[in-house]
Amino acid sequence: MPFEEGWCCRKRFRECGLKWTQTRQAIIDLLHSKKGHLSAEEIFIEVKKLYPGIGLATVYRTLELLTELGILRKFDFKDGRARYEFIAGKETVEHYHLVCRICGKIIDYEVDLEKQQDPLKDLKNILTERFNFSIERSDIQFFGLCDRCKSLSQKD
Amino acid sequence: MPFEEGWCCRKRFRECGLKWTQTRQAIIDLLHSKKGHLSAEEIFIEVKKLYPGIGLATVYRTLELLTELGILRKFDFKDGRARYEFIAGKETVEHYHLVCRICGKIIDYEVDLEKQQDPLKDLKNILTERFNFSIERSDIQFFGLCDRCKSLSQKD
DNA sequence: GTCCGTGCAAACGTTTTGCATCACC
DNA sequence: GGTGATGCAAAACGTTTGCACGGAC
Repeated sequence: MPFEEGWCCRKRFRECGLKWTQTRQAIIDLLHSKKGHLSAEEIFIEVKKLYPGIGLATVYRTLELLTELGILRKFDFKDGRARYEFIAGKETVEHYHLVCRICGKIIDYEVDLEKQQDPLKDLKNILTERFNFSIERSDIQFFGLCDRCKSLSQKD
Repeated sequence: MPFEEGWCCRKRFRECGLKWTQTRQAIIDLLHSKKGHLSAEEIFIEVKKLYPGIGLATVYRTLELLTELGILRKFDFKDGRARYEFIAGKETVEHYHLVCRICGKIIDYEVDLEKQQDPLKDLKNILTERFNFSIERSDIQFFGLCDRCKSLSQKD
């Protein structure tokens, strides 16, 4: 069993009038088990190992579909390609990224707004009141130097 | 005089061994006066009115150069094209964007960290300590509904 | 059997690059 | 005059789309 198959949405698909297919499940399984930030190409290569016939277009179409369904989320780390993460069941979780500008390493930091206090509460309140803008989603990245690259650069 | 010509970096260019050219100055002037979030294509069209001979490649090369020099900053609002803003002289200013998911309107909110308190201070401290990560730059966008689109959608 | 999903290839839009020419220094 | 900047065209890149076939229901 190549991927952990813990997360099934066959029922959900049926309810939406969508067909459950092996490629769709394979993409979900991959992202659910990897918990990484994979690009379409990386997903394509990985799923191809199981289903050699799969096409890149199917991967893109599936990723778009799953993003619309709220199962995945699309991120942009400014390297010219979109990245996808499994987010279903984490609707109350806000997700920040630390991106190292040297090695590209991505560190995740999650805050569950149901359990923890929202670190951006004050800022969001200011923005909501000032502009009468309803914030639905935050997209927050911090760029800088990771632990390792910082100590390496200090040696020079 | 089509663009406000208040910001000159001829000297700065010389110091870096770069040549000062009319197209470069025109792009700087445009972004300095417009204060918007212009794409390369939009900049190209605008500068073409003054210098009809300019090529799109030059615009891209100039934008990259000015971004490296810290005169401009490149933003991504997820519409498939990069946008540029003039930021020179605003090194202590943090800049948040509110992007309306319906009309695409972009609202700017600036915080001068020298004069005002950093709204993200606590979060940044947590991240810095926890991961020993040096934050150099924040990239913060909020997506949602602007005032106008909110009231329009409530009528339906 | 009926659709929806798929693979393939071609198209797309933005951005980058190669190269000969041009203009700043 | 030398070197970096430019314009043009072509290429590159990630992504999307058209179309005929195949598989889920």
